[in-house]
Amino acid sequence: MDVVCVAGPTACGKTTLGVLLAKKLGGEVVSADSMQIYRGMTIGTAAPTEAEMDGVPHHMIAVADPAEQWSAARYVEEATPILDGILARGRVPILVGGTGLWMEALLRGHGFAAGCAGGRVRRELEARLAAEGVQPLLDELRLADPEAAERLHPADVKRILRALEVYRETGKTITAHNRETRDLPPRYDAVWIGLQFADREDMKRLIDRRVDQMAAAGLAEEVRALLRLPRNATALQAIGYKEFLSVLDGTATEEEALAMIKLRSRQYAKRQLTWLRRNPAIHWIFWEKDRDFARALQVSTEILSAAGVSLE
RNA sequence: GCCCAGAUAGCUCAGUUGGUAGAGCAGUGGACUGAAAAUCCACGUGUCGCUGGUUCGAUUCCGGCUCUGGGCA
Repeated sequence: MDVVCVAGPTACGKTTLGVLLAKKLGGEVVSADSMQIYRGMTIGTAAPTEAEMDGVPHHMIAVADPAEQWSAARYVEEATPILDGILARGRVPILVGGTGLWMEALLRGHGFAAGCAGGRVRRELEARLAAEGVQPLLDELRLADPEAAERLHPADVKRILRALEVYRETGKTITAHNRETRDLPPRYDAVWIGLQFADREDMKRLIDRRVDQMAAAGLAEEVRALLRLPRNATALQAIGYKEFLSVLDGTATEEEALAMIKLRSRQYAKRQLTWLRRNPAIHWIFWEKDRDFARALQVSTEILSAAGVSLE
C-alpha cells in the first residue's frame, strides 16, 4: 500500500476525514480537486482553511493561477513528485479529492497520450468544427479510428476532437492507446475509502446549508475578485462562480443564483457518485442522517488494518 | 356581487376539429484516458379541478360548483 484515497461526492466530509486519517497515520494530504487547485477560490470550492488543516501539511491546493488552464495531465505531472516526496520521507500520502479522473490518473501514472492538448492541431480542429460542424470530423475519425467513431456519440464533440487530436499528433489512435494503458499495473497501490449519504435527501439538505454558508462567508466578494479573468477561464467553470457572474452582471438576483448553485451542486454530486460507483475497490462508509466522524475514523482504521496498513 | 382569463406530469406550459395526452425543466440511471465542478447519452400514465348533461364514447362541447389571477363595483 502506497497511498490512502478518500473519495466521495461534494459535501460528504472528505476534507475532515482526510485530516483525521493524516493525524492518525502520520500522513500528509494531497488534494485531487480540479477547482481547489486555483488560488483565490477558497470559499466557493470549500477548500480547507488553515484551521481545518489542523497542522497537517496539504498539497495541490491553491497552487495555480486562476488564469491558467490546468488539466488532468498537468496535475499528474506536478502531483507525482510531491507524492514521491511524501513516501520518501516515510509518511503516508492521503489522496483526498472530488475529481475522480484526476485521482485515477495520478495513481495510474500513465494514461494520457503524449503530445500537447490545446495546441495548434486542436485550434485547427476547433476552427473546422465551427465552420463545418461535427460530421466531417466524425468522417475523418472513422477513417483513422473506426472503433472510436463508433463508440463516441455524435454529440460528444469534446471527445471526438480529442480522439482526432491524439491521432494527428501521435500517429496512434486513442483506441489503441487506451487499450495499451488500461491494464498496466498502476504506479501506486491504494486503499480506497468512500463517503456518501445513505439517503439522498440528507445529502441535499447538507449541500443547501453549505451553499448558504458560502454566501454568508462572502462568496460574492470572492467572485468579484476574479472578474479580471476571461469569461471562458477554466476556473470560472466552477459551480458557485459561474452562477454568481450573472448576479454581478445584474441579470439574476442573488437568491436565484443561490438556488441555481444548490441545484448544480446536487447534479454534480450525482455525477461524482456515478463515476465512483464503478470502482470496485472502494470501501464505502454510509452516513445515516448526520456525519459522524468518530465512527468514520473508527471504520476507516479497521479497513486500513484489514488491508495491511500498519497503524502506529 | 358582476365581468374576463385560467385550472393538464414534481414545476412551467402545449395539445386533443370528441376516440383517455407531450415538450422544456426537475428527477433517476449510465458514460467518461490531457477542459472532468467539464462534456455527453438514455428514461415521460398523469383521478387532463369537481359535478351533472349531450354522445356509442367527454380531458376536449354545454350547464353548475370550487379555487387562482386580473378588471369593474
